[in-house]
Amino acid sequence: MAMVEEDKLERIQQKVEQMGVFFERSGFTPMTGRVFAYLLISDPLHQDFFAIQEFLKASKSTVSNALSVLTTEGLVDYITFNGDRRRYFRINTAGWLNSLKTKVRRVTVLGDLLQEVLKERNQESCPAFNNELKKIVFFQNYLSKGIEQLIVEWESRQANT
Amino acid sequence: MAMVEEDKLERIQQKVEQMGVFFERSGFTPMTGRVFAYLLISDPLHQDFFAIQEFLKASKSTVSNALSVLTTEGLVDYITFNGDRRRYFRINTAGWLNSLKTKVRRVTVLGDLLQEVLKERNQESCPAFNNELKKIVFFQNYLSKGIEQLIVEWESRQANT
DNA sequence: CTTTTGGTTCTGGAAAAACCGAACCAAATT
DNA sequence: AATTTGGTTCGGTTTTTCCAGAACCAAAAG
Repeated sequence: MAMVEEDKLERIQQKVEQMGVFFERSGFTPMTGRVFAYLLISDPLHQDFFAIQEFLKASKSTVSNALSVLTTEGLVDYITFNGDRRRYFRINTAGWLNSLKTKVRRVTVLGDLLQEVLKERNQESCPAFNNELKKIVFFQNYLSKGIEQLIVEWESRQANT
Repeated sequence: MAMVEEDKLERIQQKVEQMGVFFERSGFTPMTGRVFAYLLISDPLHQDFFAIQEFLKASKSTVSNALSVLTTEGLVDYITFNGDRRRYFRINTAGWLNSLKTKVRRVTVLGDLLQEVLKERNQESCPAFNNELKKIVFFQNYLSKGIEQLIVEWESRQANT
């Protein structure tokens, strides 16, 4: 019955908005976030340019740009079909996983910066704070090593299944 | 010799800028990022309002706002001295650690959203992708549980030293 | 070789974010 | 009680971000 289908569309739209703001908060533009969210929930999951544009009611240029950043980040790729010129864009789960990993590894960057700060700071002038700082650096290192280890374990577990 | 001191100032300024963009990229405004960076490297590490303003060459309002977001986020607090009306702002290492933890825990939010997506998706129509999605949800959960565990261990290790 | 299709790139404008200066305020000082 | 000090809050300006529309382009179709 049509009623149910409309409900579903509405639910999906809401979810796309909701997930959209999540991705927005992690660094994408609103539209890029929504495109990613839509590809995540759309059925089938490969959607052509026009379908995306239609669903999000956005301009061609905006959709094009969104797709281009998503593909260059490796989060999205596309497939094609024989005798059909269109590209069908879809989530690239492997690439997404990769980007998650590198994002998590960003923890180490801060650690490196703080190391440099410690090198710069006058060691004698304020030992108490320097120790606090060292503690944080240590925590950073501890975390990043631990996370790295988690990832390694997960990958090896994936490998033999 | 003055030469050396000037070099040092310049190095510190550079470092503040550099760390500033790091903090900016993790959600703060440029100035807020720089204030945090400056408090991290300044010596002594408690600095009054005017010193911060002077170093960053920013307006009072901007510095005030930056300090207010940093303090409400718990990253910065201030101390006072007898017979001195000024507040001396400084990094709150404990609070910073806390905010790092909650940030790391944000990983789970995405997991929850994806769970909902999975619930919404037609299970029959594309099992292969749904499995990929499940894999990512699983990875998320795996990571967040693992990180949580790392933090717990770290805390217990801190407790008995 | 002209037209259509499936996009991409290049403006320009609207909206939002970041910052500044001035007005303001409470507590301390004169 | 008037002034100074140490900030905070308010309004406006600049800068940046985001998006739309049009021009553009290459490949395919007619």
